[in-house]
Amino acid sequence: MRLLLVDEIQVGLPIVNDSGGAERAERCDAAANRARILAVAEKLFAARGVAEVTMADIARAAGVGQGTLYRRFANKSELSLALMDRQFREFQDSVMRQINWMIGARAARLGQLEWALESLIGFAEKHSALLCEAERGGVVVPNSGLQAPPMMWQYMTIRGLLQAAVEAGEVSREIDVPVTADMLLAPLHPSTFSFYRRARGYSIERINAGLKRIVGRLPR
Amino acid sequence: MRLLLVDEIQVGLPIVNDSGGAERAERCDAAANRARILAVAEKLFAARGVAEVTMADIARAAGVGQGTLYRRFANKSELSLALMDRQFREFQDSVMRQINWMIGARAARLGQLEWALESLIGFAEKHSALLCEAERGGVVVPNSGLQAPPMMWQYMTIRGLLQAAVEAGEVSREIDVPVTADMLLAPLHPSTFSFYRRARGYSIERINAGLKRIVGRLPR
DNA sequence: ACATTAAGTGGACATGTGTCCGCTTCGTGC
DNA sequence: GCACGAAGCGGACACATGTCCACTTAATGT
Repeated sequence: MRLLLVDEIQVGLPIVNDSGGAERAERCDAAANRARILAVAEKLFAARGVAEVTMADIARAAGVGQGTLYRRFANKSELSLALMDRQFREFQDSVMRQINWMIGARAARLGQLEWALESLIGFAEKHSALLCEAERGGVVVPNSGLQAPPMMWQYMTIRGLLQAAVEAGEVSREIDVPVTADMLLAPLHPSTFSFYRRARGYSIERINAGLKRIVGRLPR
Repeated sequence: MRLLLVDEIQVGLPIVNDSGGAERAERCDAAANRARILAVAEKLFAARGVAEVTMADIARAAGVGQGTLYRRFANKSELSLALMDRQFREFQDSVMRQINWMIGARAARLGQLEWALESLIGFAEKHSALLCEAERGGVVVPNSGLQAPPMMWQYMTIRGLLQAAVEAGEVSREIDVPVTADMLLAPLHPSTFSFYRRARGYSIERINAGLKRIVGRLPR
């Protein structure tokens, strides 16, 4: 997670968890195991679907004990998050770059917000299975997934853009920025989004248009 | 679930599951067990919190086998739903009555919609623990809770009011009514709402004001 | 090289959900 | 009253998550 300060907008998240430096490096056999686990998990998920693969399956297929598996990834949610990590970073980068470009082009703040939401929809669609698992959190601490870095980054980004729109005078100052940002993002929570797609049968386009309309109506 | 047709608005849900009449009535020992289970569950939930009570606990405390418990309620989600049943019906009634009254008083459709959302927020707050459990669905079929009657009723109600607002000319015909209704309701999904209250620390009033602002901006 | 030690390992175990199935009991028709 | 069949019963069982802990091993200092 990076902190990006462009113009007066603050988007993304400050670095915090990045080991104060006092921690010993991961042992190399451990690193090898981690890599093997991730590779095996990816294969199994692809072959049988995220929901149909158990932690025990993964441990067995990776040739490690369950204790080892759980030492690396506290639960399937964390493992899913780790599997998405690279792609999510690339996604983050591309969003940031695009926003920067739009700022340079003096695009309207609300236009940037709309574009960002559309991108998030794309990401939610592409990774819905893993994101659903990640959102769930562990069985012991359910629904902790909304606190995970990717979700928080999404929130900080949308909130930052909305705040910028307010400061640019495109949206009334009376608006409750944090709350509104959460509400714009609520339909994109993995399980909710998945419900729209599967149970309701909404197309990506309909979802995007619906959200866009709400955003488009925010200005006074 | 009732079907209520007032004016040209259709709110609520048609009766469908109500046993075509061919089914044999529940045996009275079974009915007694069901009642005992519900009473015991209510007591345990109140004493230790919904999340801290297991199905095995309930079976033991009710003096029945687990098989019996699961025969009555397929999972904790269903049990939670059953516990709310009475209160939810009363809530439904009061909402319907109020809407009827507002229609009589020729209140604006959007005003009715705002009022309904505020009521739903109140209900979500009061029963958040049970609703979260209900939303989750079983472990085997996760997130099936949004398909449960109470959630569906909420959706049909909000959608009906929004549709009425469109037909009354208060909101543009271009709007995608089903999608927008879902999006207005997304922040009230039990787990999302609970996240706002606990993790974000939003007050009821802020949530209500935020939603209200979005609804208030829908008109052309 | 070798001792030291924190990190790593793996499988047994504890707990929770949900299913299965042989036995029991209620309600009905005679 | 009685027999009979379906509904009900309950506990053993299958399977998943996540913890624990006695043993092993890789890295570091001398």
